[in-house]
Amino acid sequence: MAKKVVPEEERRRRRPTRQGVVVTQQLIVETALRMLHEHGRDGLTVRRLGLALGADPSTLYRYFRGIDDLTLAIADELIGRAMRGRRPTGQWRTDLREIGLRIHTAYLAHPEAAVLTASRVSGRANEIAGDETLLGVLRSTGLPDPDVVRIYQAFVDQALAFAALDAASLALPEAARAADERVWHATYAELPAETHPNIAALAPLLVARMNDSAYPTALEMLLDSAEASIRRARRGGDRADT
Amino acid sequence: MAKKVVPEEERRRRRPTRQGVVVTQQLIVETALRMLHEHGRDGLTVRRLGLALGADPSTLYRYFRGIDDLTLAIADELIGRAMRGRRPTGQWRTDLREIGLRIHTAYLAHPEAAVLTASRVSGRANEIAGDETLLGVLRSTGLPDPDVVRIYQAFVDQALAFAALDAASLALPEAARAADERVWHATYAELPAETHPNIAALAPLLVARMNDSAYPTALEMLLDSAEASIRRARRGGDRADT
DNA sequence: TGAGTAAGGTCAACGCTGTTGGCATAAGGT
DNA sequence: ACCTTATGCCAACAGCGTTGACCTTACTCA
Repeated sequence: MAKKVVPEEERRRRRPTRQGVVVTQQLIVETALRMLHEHGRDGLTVRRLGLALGADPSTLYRYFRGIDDLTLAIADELIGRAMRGRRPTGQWRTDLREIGLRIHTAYLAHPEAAVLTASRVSGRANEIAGDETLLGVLRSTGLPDPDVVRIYQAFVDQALAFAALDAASLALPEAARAADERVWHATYAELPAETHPNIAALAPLLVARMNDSAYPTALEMLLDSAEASIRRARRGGDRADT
Repeated sequence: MAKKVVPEEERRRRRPTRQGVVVTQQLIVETALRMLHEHGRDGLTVRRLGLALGADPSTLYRYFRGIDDLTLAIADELIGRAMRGRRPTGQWRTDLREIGLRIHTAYLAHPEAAVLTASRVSGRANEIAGDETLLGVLRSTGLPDPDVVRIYQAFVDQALAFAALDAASLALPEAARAADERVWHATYAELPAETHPNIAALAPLLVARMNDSAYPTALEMLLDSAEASIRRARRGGDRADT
């Protein structure tokens, strides 16, 4: 078997599989995303990937070191899709808001993949480009470097954290997702006011909001805070923080 | 095999296993937490759980419907540990801050378990009690119910989202965690200023902050926003939002 | 005190999984 | 046209969650 994976750029021989498919890293990643979509979070298996690809399962190991390596490639693909087609306005707040919402949207479009990848550092092209862009937007505000880094970190972690949390609910196996939702109607909505007065009083409102993400609100709050820091920096010169 | 799991309260016969262990749901949950700690996120297996418990693997199915049911029990245990020993001050902001940080801390103490459970709704005792407490704190501020629910949701989701994200990094298999960390030093810190000026300029600051959680900052921002809403509610009567 | 019941522990088996070593084949540089 | 070797394929391994049947023994009730 393969001692080493040949990098995509150095591949010369493109030998089709028995079923006539010419395999590439990109094709594997796209197939993996589709399988996660169709079969759920646990539905990405090497054997099924081979089947869907029209190749032997072990072929994967000619293109990735293993499942974890494939996972990092998927992570980078998600970031790439989030940033692709972006239209920067030059207004930092508008641009940051759009990036945050784009990340959230792109991840929720592939919830099973999002769960697998949100906490990973791929170090691949799309991730690096995204970070460079983000840091550029923040630096353009004139913030001192330590503040840029602080806000950058909060922004990225918040976007990824909410994306992962919201995706995790969507990505649950159907049985578990239905069970979790049933808890709201069967358990929370039925608690008696004597023992749980607060839940009982708010149950209808809680159930109604249940499926909405809190990310847009949290994002706006972060941008407010950033704006305050930027005002402070522009006014006070080298005063950095309170 | 068992057609149905007997609820813990109704258990009468406590028959020890061949190795003399008297099994309970609580014992299984504690053992599962310990195994996750010792063997990593993928280290909780039914067979290993049986071994650690001193019982046949299939014994689990006498106490839980399956791995997913056990997962929900673990989720509730984490919430219970987060809230246990809390000392309410009666000051809403202080109390909310403490609850948020306690959740974050309790989850990070068991990162592998946190990843499995952060997005689940257990509907069990500790979770319900925690929600009742939180809603009580928020209602004590005099906020109108819709604002209570809105802030409650943002607060809980943000706490769980950051807990899950931060836990996910800690819970990675050692090889993956080391690889992700190496990316920062080997990839980001080495990018040339010509192609990636922003990353190159900030690399030392980025690497230094790499291991710190952004949650405390985000939490304080959420509390700021809540405080503003409360002020507005107390002043304006029935004016709810901007 | 003794008998009957069924809770609960154990065993063996099923069809999955990721991964690997060895082998066959054909692509592409010369 | 040849030769090298990249690349696809096959078979096998250990370990996974789960299940059905079986057996043992704690508890109930007379």
